[in-house]
Amino acid sequence: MDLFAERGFDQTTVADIAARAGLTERTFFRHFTDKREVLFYGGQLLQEVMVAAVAAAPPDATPLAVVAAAVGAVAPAFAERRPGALVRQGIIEAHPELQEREVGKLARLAQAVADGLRQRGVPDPAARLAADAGVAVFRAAFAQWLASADRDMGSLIEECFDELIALAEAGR
Amino acid sequence: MDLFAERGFDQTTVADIAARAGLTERTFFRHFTDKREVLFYGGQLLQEVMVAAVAAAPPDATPLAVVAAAVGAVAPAFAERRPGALVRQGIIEAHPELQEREVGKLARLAQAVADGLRQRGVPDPAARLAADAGVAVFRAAFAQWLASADRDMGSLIEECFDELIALAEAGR
DNA sequence: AGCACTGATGTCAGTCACTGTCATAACCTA
DNA sequence: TAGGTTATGACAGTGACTGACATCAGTGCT
Repeated sequence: MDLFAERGFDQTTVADIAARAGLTERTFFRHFTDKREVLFYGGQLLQEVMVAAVAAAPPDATPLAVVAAAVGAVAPAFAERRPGALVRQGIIEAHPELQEREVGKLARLAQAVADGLRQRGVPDPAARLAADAGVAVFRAAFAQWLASADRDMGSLIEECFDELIALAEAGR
Repeated sequence: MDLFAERGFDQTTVADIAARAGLTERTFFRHFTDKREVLFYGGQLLQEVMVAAVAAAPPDATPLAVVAAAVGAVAPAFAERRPGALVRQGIIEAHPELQEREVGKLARLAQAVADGLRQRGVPDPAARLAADAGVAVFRAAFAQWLASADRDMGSLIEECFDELIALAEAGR
């Protein structure tokens, strides 16, 4: 992360990273599947929390309510993390390949949530749509959270959910 | 595409592709930024059509209505394309790196649609949410279109939009 | 015809991400 | 202490991708 911030992503070779960490290039690739993966390490935790929340939601809950609970469940993990998240986002936004990885992770997350919904009996395409809607809300809330200082991720998520529902109710 | 279908994506080198095309490897990279890009050639057309539809929508249209019009505008492009789309999807689904590229393209598409909405005066986070919702509908409809023979992309998109609105109205 | 300009291609050398394989050292357990 | 497991190093190799320069066909101008 330090190296990426110092010289930029492509100006940093894996050999550089390994050297800075006092390891071999080969060892780096035993810990990270990818050079990009450095920036997304720990993202799996997000998915696990959300999937668990989907499974733990009350049986009679509406699909969107389940998804809202799942997205809300990850909000606490963002407290106090804004400074680090800002530099990370700065690096990602400067590199399309990194944005690809990011949305790829979110797509896998949506996939997992959709699977969880299907296990609760929600049929397609509703399961897929609800999961994708949840990820959309997460992305919108995350963007707001980065843009505005001192706003709570939890309340931003709630607001974005309300906004989405308002959009839908305005109809087409 | 033939080579990918024959031996698979990673078993096909760029040198193979260039040879089959009667060209040099270097020339390949002058036409495609990437080895993956072969599978996504022409995807920009989708984005152009949708952005144009966003700009062309009536001024008083609701954000979601604008997005629905935009997504609906690309439906005709799918007629008669199912056979090719099926082999393409088969290749993509077998390779996470290709799925990443696919969702990356969709993310850029959503970004462009959101920009179009903002130019129409739709504020954030509504613009972002509506655009992402549109992409979610597209994805769901596309999946159904691939799964079921002889269904029209246009009507699938409409159904998925209705489904999304129903989900939202069921509330949270 | 002769000339300049442009664009597409070839050639070649180079960098770097990533992988397979084997050796080695640290460690844990019976 | 012996034997197995795990983390690391060493090393060679593949293949995607890039930069620099040469070549050549076409096009317009004189």
